[in-house]
Amino acid sequence: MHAFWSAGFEATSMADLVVATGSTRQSIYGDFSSKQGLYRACFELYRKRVVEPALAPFYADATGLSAVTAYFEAQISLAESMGLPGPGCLVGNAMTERAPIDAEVMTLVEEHNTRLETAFAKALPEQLSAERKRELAQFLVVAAQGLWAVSRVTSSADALRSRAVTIVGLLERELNHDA
Amino acid sequence: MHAFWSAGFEATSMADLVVATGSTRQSIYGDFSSKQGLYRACFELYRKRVVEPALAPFYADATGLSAVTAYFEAQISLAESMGLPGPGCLVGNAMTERAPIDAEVMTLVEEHNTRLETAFAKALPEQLSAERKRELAQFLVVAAQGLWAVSRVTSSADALRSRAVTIVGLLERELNHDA
DNA sequence: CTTGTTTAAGAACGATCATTCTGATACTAG
DNA sequence: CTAGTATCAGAATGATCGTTCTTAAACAAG
Repeated sequence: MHAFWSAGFEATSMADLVVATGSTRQSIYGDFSSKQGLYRACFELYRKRVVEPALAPFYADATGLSAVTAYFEAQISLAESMGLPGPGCLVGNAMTERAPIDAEVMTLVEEHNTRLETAFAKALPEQLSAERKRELAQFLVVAAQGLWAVSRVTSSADALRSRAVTIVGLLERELNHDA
Repeated sequence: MHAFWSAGFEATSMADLVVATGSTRQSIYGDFSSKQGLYRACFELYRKRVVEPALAPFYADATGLSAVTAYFEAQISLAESMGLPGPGCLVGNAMTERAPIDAEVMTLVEEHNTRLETAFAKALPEQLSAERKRELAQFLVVAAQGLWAVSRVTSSADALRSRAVTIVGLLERELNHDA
């Protein structure tokens, strides 16, 4: 998963994957049928191991914008711990590299984006219209993907944090105005 | 350029490039030395042909936020005319695919992001502090890159337009508050 | 110990890749 | 017309890719 995450699908060879997994070609093909199959399995694993934990707070009660802040901070410090400029988000990378040529990955990415949007929407105040909540949640999805993209060419975690603060700050001002 | 733009570096073969350019292998190697060289030349061409025209309005006098709106609209309708889900932004794609393994591309991407940031800053009101202008311009860079990333898995131009409207709307509210 | 089955390691295969080489054709100069 | 140069399509090259095959070691059951 980490190999695909940092280098992408094309730039990761089966030889790399054998080394990275500590497994054998035979076992990999036995379990996943193909490189594509392994990639998709890694995609699912990423959702379970990285995305879901980051989204869990949104499903707790009455979170508010602090959950959004926490999400950004969690992902940024994860990137920091993996070394910047970093691997970004596996899903974001897939969006650029794999989705256009692998329909199943495209579907997985869409599901991910919907799930992310739903989570973000939960952090927004109840009194907003469903329509407005959707717009703002979609905005956060775009902002998040932009941030992971930028994280691939940024060496300072604080630079990313500053951008995250701006994003949440803009949202906060919007919500204060409505209130 | 279009071949690299839509499919990326790895997934575009020299055979594809010979067809796409209508040239010959010999000429390509003569003029650009390598696939990398051609890619970098395409990167520069993209900046000149696609990015610069989109940024020109920012360098006209007294533009304001309408220049930001125009920028998003120009890029979205370009994506629409090329077919959605589309190729996104060549620079954005490079950020994910090439920059981490080609230092020169990394430099070119950084230059591009700086240039984009500078342009956005020009559209912001003079009375803002330089610091605040920088933050907001950097935010717009992130938002733009996020939008192009999402455009690779989005089939509706209006979905992109709605997100662009939200982005500019948030910025507008911020500026009104400061005023 | 003997069989049969699963695992390990890596050789082999066919395809494709970027890059270079080969001749033949087209063109320019005088 | 002739000689020299540039341009052409495509074959050759060597490397690497994903995938499969071969062979032998490890292990289980009886």
